[in-house]
Amino acid sequence: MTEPLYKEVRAKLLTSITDGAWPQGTALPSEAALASKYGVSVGTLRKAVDELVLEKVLLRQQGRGTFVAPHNFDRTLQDFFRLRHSDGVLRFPEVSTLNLRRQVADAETAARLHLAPGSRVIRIINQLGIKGTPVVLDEVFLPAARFEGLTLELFRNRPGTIYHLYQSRFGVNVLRGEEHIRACRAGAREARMLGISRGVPMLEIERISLTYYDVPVEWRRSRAHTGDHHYVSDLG
Amino acid sequence: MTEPLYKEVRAKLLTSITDGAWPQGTALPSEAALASKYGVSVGTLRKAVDELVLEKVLLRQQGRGTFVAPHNFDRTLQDFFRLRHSDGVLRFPEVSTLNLRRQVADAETAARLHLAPGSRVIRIINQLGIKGTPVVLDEVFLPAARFEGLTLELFRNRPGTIYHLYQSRFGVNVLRGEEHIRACRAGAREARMLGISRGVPMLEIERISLTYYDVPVEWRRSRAHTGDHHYVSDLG
DNA sequence: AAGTGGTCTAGACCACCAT
DNA sequence: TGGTGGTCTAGACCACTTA
Repeated sequence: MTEPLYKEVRAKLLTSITDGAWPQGTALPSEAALASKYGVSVGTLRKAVDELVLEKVLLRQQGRGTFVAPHNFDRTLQDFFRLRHSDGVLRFPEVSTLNLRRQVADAETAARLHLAPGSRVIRIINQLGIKGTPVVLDEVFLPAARFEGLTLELFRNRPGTIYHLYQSRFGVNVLRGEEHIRACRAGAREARMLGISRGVPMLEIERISLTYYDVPVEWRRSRAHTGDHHYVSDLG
Repeated sequence: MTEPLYKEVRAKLLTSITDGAWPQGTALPSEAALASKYGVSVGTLRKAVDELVLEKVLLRQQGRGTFVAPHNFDRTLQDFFRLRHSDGVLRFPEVSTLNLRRQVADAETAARLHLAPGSRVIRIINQLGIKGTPVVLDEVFLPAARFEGLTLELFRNRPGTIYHLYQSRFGVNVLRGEEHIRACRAGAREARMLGISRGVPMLEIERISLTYYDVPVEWRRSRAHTGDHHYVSDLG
C-alpha cells in the first residue's frame, strides 16, 4: 500500500476513459457518484480528477460536469501550433491537403511510431499558409491500423482540426507531443511549393505525438520558412 | 468576496517571497504556522502553496519543509536548455564567457526588457560547447540596475549555473521564459567562433526570461549550429 | 522523538448551469 | 429548483527527515 489511494483512482478513471466508458461529449458521473463507486471520499476523487485535468485528459466545467477533454480549435492552436507571424498575432493556419496514401513504413517511421517493421502507415502531405502566404510543408505519418477508413475526402472535409478528427472519428486522443528542430536549406520542393529560393534557411521540425500512456500515434516532419514567422517555445 | 481565499493567501505568500522574507535556502514556517498566521485552515494554505509549487516558485520536501525553489543544475538543464545532442543524451553545456561590458541599451533591447530608453544594460558574450564542440554563440543582455556589481570574474567563477548566480547574488529569480526561433545563416563571426562555414543554416534563438509577476529580467539572442544537435520543444 | 509535509475523511456551504 | 463542480474547514493518521 505504498501507492496513494488517489493514484489508484486516477488509474481506474484512466482505464475507463481509454475503454470508452464515457463517449465524447457526454459528462462523466458526478464527483459524488464516482466517489461512492470507487469507495473513496469526494476529496480523494477530486484529487484524482485534478491530475487528469492538469494533463488535459479531462475538462471540468462548474455547474455542468466533467468531460473527456475535446480537441477544439483553441487547444490545437495554443498547444500544437507554435508558429507565429512576426506581427505577434497567433493565427490559425490555412491547411491544404495535397496528398494522402498508404504505404509500408520505412525503418525510421516504424521506429518513431513503435511499429513492427513492414507495418503500413498513412502518409499525408499538407501545405500550411498564414495570412495567405504558404509557410510550411508538412509530411504526416499515421499508423494505418489505428486509422482504418481515413480518406483524403474525410481529411479535407473535416469540420474541425486534424486532432479533432483523430479524436472524434478514430478515438485517437492526442495529449502531448515533442518537437525536434534543426536548421536546414530549402530544397527544390520547398522552393517550388512555398515560393522561395532554393537554399534559403528553414526550420526542419519533427513531431512525435502521444496519446494515453505516452503511446506514439502520429509522426510528422515539417519544413517551415521563417521569413515573416518564428517558432515559439515556452520555458519553465 | 468573489476571489477565493486561497488566491489571497497565495498573493500574500508571493509578496512575502519577493520581499525576501524567507531568504534563499532557509525553510518557510510550517504549513500549520502559516495557516494560523493567515487565519485559514491548513487545507486552504496547502492549496495556495500547491499553486506556487506548480509555478516552481516554491519547493516542498516531505519531512524537511518548504523552500523558495533553488536554481540548481537540474532546473537549468531541464527547463532552460533545450539543445540536445543527436545521440539523444541531454548534457550540460560547457560555457566560456568571452566578454562582459556595460553599455546603453539600444531601442530593441530596452523594449524587450521594459526599460526606459537610454537605460544601461550589461552585455555578455558566451560560447557554449557540447562534448567539446562549440555549438552556440550567446549574447545576453541584463538590466544594469538589477545586477549592480556583476563582473566578468563573478560571472566566470560562479559555483553553479548562470541563473543560480542571478538568484543567489542579485535576488533575481528567473521563473520562466519564452523563446522565438528563426532559421538564419552563419555570419563571419559564427563561422570563426564555431568552426563552421559562412552561410551554413543555423537557429537564431531569442529568449526573454521572466521573474515574479512576469517582469522581464534577461534578454538573450543565440545562434546555434544544429549539425549534430537539435532543439527540443514540448507540446501539450 | 519531534517536526515536517502528504493523504484521507466527512461535512458545510457557495457559485454556476440547466430546466 | 435541483444538480454540478468549487471552496473551506477540522481533524486523524501516515511517510519522511533530522537530531
